Amino acid sequence: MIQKRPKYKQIIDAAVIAIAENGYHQTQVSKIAKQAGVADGTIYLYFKNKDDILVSLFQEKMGNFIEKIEDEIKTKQTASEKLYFLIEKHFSLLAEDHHLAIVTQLELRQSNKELRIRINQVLKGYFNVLDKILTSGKETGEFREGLDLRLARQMVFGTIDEIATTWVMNDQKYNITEQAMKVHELIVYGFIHQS
Amino acid sequence: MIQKRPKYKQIIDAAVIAIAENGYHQTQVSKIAKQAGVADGTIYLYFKNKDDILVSLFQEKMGNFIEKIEDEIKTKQTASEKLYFLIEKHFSLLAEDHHLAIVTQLELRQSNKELRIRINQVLKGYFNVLDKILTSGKETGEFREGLDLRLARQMVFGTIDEIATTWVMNDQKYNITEQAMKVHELIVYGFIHQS
Amino acid sequence: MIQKRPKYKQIIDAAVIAIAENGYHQTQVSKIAKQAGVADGTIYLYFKNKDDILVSLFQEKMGNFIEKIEDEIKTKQTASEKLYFLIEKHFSLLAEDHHLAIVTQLELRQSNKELRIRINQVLKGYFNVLDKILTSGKETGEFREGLDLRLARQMVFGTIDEIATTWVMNDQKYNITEQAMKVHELIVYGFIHQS
Amino acid sequence: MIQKRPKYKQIIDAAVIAIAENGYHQTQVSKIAKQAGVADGTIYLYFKNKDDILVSLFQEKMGNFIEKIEDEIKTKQTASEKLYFLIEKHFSLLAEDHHLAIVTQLELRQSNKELRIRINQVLKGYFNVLDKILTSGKETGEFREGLDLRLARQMVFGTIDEIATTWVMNDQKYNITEQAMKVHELIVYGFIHQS
DNA sequence: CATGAATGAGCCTTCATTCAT
DNA sequence: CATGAATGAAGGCTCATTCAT
Repeated sequence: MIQKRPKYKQIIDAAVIAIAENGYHQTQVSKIAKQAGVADGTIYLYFKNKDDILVSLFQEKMGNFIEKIEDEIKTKQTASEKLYFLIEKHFSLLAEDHHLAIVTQLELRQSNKELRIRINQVLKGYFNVLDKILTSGKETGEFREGLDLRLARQMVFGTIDEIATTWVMNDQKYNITEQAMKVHELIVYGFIHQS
Repeated sequence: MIQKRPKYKQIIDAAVIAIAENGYHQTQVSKIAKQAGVADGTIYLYFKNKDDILVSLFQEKMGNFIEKIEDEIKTKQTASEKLYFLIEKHFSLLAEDHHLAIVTQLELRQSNKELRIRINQVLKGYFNVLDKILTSGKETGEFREGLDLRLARQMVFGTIDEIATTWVMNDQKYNITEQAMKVHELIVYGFIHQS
Repeated sequence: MIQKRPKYKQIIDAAVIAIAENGYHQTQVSKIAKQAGVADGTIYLYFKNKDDILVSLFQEKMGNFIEKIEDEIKTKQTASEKLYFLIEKHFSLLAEDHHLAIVTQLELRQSNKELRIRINQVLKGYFNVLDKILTSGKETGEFREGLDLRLARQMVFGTIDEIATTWVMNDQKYNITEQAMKVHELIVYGFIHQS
Repeated sequence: MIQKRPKYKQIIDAAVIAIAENGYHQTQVSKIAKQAGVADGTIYLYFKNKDDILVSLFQEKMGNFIEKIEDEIKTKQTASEKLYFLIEKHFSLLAEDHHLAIVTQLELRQSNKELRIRINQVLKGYFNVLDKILTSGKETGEFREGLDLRLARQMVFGTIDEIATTWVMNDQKYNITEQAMKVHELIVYGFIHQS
């Protein structure tokens, strides 16, 4: 099959590398173009502006991830298993793409309010998956009835995100995927339960 | 008593307001100067550069907060109480200063790697407080023995931070301080325990 | 034939005029751009920075002059004739370009050490021509054997330069080219010889 | 005797050092003040502005030199002797004050037109001395009758100046005072005469 | 006379974006 | 579709100078 919009992906991938290696504000559009092997102007045939590259990149990578997760998660039985699976896959995604991890955890944050709104649009898909897991957990009785959906969702995402960011800031020195089990345990059982 | 470094605090406070209202990158140094009622050049008598204002602001505000917390927390008996106190005070801090909340949760993130390292220096104080609480909880048996200090700390901070950020992005429409109890419960008991 | 690097020369010529009329420090880059009929940013496609314009200008104008002189001087027989030719042409160069004279004799001096080193690189070509003339004069016996090459070269250049500078500072009121004969005589015969 | 205007000289001397070591444009007024051990504002009690320091410095140092020369030169008999004495003393002045040499030969040139006019005022004294020597030489028959006073004066000054500048730019590596004899010879006898 | 904190005018340079080819 | 030369807006920072003490 012929690649759809080959230059689009080419530019996205170039942007991930360039931004990860130089930082968003230090990455000129011309640098991305060079890395992608296209002319500066070509970028603007595929993206509205520089910010759009950053968002599109996130949409592409994180969107794909969410879709995949949503599919695969159906094979898991319990809400707890689903949650573990999500955590593990999220960490794996970052661990497998060194550059993406930097862009996602550090560079993406350097965006203005407008950008962050579009980024949150993408995250909505992630939050939906989480909500489904939590709701199903409540329905089956795995999770307690009174569990506040919004707070729980924010706890899960906030925890995963913070752990990932710290890991990236420590130059990804340790194996983050290995921690999925303990993180899952911490979220589900809190500080008290003896596991 | 004569105010210590009145211009310094004057500029910090002006910066909080200006940056909260316009965004960091949209806030020219001259705008901060105007808001502070000083000349542009005066800024540079107290701060190395524009970025330094942002970090100093955080050092000043968050540093003070951490010191105060550290003191007050000693009056609390159990680790659980201490943790609740921290969460409640953190939310209160943001709820009480509309502008600071925006700067802390949104604008501060738009900083490059170097800045973030200095910000993390400040957060170390926060993390130390958290570690002390967690350790004391483990010692008294309130928290389980196997609790991973680092992960637990990251969970607490990640959760608080994410909840605060979402609240700010929703224009601080609801009362965040009220949620302290439920957040505390969620962290300590996880998804399962019936409280 | 298509002009080679038309914008480059365009900017150089604009810079000569603008700097001559306003002085180097009073000539903003935007002023040069306007004079050249290009955008400010275009300057930086051809020059590293403002200082680079000044040096490049000198390289271009003086470099061309030296090359031309080197060629034409070969047609002259004696060292004395060659020397006269050089002096006369040097004065002519300045007399024919009012603006260039100002820039060369006055504005170019307002440069820092780094710049002056690059300027001296260009002058090396000039000094080489001088050295060749002096050496040939010594070989043919026109000039005395004991003549110190370095000092003689510095005397010739220093004399020409000082006379040119004074002429420029006096608003180029008199005809400098006419003086070539007497200057040549002074240099070759000194204060004593009756010519 | 109580020093007259001790701070004035203090600042002048500080300026010579600071400017020699950092370059004129890199020497902030505050740097001169610090070097002089006075407050920034004090500078302006003695000098109109920054440029005025540079000119005053030159007036002080070169003015003194010219006065001294004018006196001492009277003891010399012939015009040639007088000229030699001048050259030798000029070189000595620079050789004896490393910093002054840099300021005089390099930094002083980085001045705008207005400054240079005031500098030339000081040099008029120098030129007068030269003119007297040359005129007397012509009267006694030492120098040829047709000698153009203005050109001869410019040749002497241009030669000395160029030799001094080159010496400074070469980091004053060799002994310049030693060259006085050969320079004198070159000026008086030109390229031809066998000395 | 002396201080030094405060002033504020001024400009080089970058770089996202455009558009003629 | 693709190019890349040209554009031009925009602002952080310096530092000579002032003046209240």
